[in-house]
Amino acid sequence: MTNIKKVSQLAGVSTATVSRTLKNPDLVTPQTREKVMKAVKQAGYRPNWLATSVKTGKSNSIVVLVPNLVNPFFMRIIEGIEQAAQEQGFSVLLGDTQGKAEREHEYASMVLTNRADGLIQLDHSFPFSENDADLASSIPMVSVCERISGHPDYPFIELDNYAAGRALTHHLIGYGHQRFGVIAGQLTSQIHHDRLAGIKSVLTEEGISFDEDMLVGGSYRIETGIEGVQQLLAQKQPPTAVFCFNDDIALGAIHEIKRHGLRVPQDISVTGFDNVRTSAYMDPPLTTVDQPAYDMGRRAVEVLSKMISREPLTRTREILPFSLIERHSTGPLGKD
Amino acid sequence: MTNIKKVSQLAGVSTATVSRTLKNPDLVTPQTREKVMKAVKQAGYRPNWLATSVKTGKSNSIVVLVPNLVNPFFMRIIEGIEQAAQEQGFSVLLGDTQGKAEREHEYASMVLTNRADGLIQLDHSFPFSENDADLASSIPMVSVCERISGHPDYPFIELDNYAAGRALTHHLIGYGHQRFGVIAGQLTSQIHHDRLAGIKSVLTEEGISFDEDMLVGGSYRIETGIEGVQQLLAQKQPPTAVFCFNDDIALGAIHEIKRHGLRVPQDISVTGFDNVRTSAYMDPPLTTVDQPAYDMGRRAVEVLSKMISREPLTRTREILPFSLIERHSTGPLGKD
DNA sequence: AAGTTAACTGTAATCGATTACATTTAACGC
DNA sequence: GCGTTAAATGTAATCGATTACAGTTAACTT
Repeated sequence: MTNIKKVSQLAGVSTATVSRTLKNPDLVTPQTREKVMKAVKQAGYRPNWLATSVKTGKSNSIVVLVPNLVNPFFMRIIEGIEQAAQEQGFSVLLGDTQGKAEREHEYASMVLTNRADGLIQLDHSFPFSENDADLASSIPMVSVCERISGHPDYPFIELDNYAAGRALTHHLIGYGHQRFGVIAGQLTSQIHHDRLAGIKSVLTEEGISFDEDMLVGGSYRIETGIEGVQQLLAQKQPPTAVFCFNDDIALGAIHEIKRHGLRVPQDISVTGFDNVRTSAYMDPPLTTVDQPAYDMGRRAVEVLSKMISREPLTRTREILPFSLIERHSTGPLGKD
Repeated sequence: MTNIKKVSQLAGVSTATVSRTLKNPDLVTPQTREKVMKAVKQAGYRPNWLATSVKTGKSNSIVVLVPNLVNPFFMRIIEGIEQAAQEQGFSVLLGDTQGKAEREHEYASMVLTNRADGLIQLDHSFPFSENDADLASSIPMVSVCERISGHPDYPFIELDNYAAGRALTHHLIGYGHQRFGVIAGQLTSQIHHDRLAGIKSVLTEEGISFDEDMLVGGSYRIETGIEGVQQLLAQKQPPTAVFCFNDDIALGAIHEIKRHGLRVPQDISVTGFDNVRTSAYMDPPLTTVDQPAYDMGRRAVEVLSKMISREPLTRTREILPFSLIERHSTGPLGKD
């Protein structure tokens, strides 16, 4: 269509001058600048981004691998990513992996084909496969909310899940609870281990035992909360307080507890994780751990951006602070 | 790094042969094919996507303009878009507009600079500005869930909002309701007009009057539901049934109604719109209109894909069917 | 006024592919 | 065995920019 050549002819200058006028106006005299700009306007010229990119070797795009788009927590992170990326001149390619390694792999290879300059991983199942183990070190990538065990050089942004587990436990013990249940998401993930370890550490300190039967779950879905409660209530000694490892699980759990004719928190206390925007409007409003999702996204882009431009990183791992949001899904037992 | 030239040297053939082997294997003999593939593997060669794109003039990307990422309904649409795009070989660029015209404009211009081949609009504030009025016709774009008034040639995928409004109204009238309130989202949008017109048409048919004071709202947020209920309850004759124009508003509305010590649905019935995944687990479970969000996303890509490849469209406007999901946030008045 | 230098602009190579066209090789018919 | 045709491969132009290098012009020095 309208390419730089056409504009250069219209302005009566060389293509080099047009390019300079647009990218580095100081290099041309005001007169030619004006001439060129007039031609640009007249032709409705816009530089072809593909051509620029192929020449510079930078696509100025980053790809985000996310297991599930319909999760407000992830989306909040992505808002942060999007905003920061925009500010730094990157565009964001969406990679909905649906938790499938094959798709992760496909999206990750975008970096190898110059379609993207770097990658942000919100999923946790990297390395994608055995023979890609070297990928992690060769392409710019950052993991958010999940560090990758066995990949020591791989930067990540995450929460202090261990401390959050401890805080939640202290909170519930403060209400006098002694029997705890856990409904977890992905059991193989690092955050799961950290949170559970945090919980157990406090229980040990307080001399409270934790039966492994009290740990159920398997995915971060509402249905997991429902099934989890069913399993926990089927125990001989059901828990009086249940840790849910995200707010969706908590929503399902509370729903199912109420369906059993029990009350939250008078019969069972429930905690969530993430503090999604609906959690304050649940019935009862959910006690949960707030993660600074938006900032996590922003930080990830900042780190990734540095990796892409090969600037040295001051630190490759960042643990962000959480805050415990105490609402009304937790409380002392039995108190009407 | 490893470009096609290096591979061609390694294999002892020309770059043309390498290109053909990868793109059109039938054009080379099995022997050379083997030679080339071996060199490709050995060099770890992957074609530079930017170079391919600049040559073919196709970026194989589409950009999606979405006003708000933390909205499960939009995200469900985007899941459909992502899935269909992937199948058709497109990648999805995320354009979080935050409802700002300036950002919409910026993202839309990606199509003009060959960064994307087409655009899917989930927002409704197109045309972006006066002098871009011609944009709509010159670049491939599709609107989902909102048709653009005054742009007759602009394809869209949407719901039969008018009929949905009617269905909801019949449902509530069936429970004996006579005084209705509406908490709407964006008041200037076309879907708002359609839904409202549907509601009013039934009311007129049934001889029920609708006071414009009963229409409140302004945005698709939980807080709108809260404020909306406050305004409606402040009326001399508060409504006994409230239409909320999305599920988030309904969540806020129910929360606020309960906070006033009133019960849903015994004192006030509430309906939502969209059927987001949490709506079944609200307390009470929400009566709402299911939109086939995933399919809407898929259809949008199919239409856009045809526009991009300049195939003729069989029809430019598509009205998808809804279904009324009757749950427990609606019911007869007073019945305990 | 001639020489030196700086500022500006143009020419052409380049990025990494694809592909029209030219050339070589093989296959086949008679 | 030679001509015709088809198949395979190579050469080089091309996509639309950017930029090293060269060339031109202007400005300044003495």
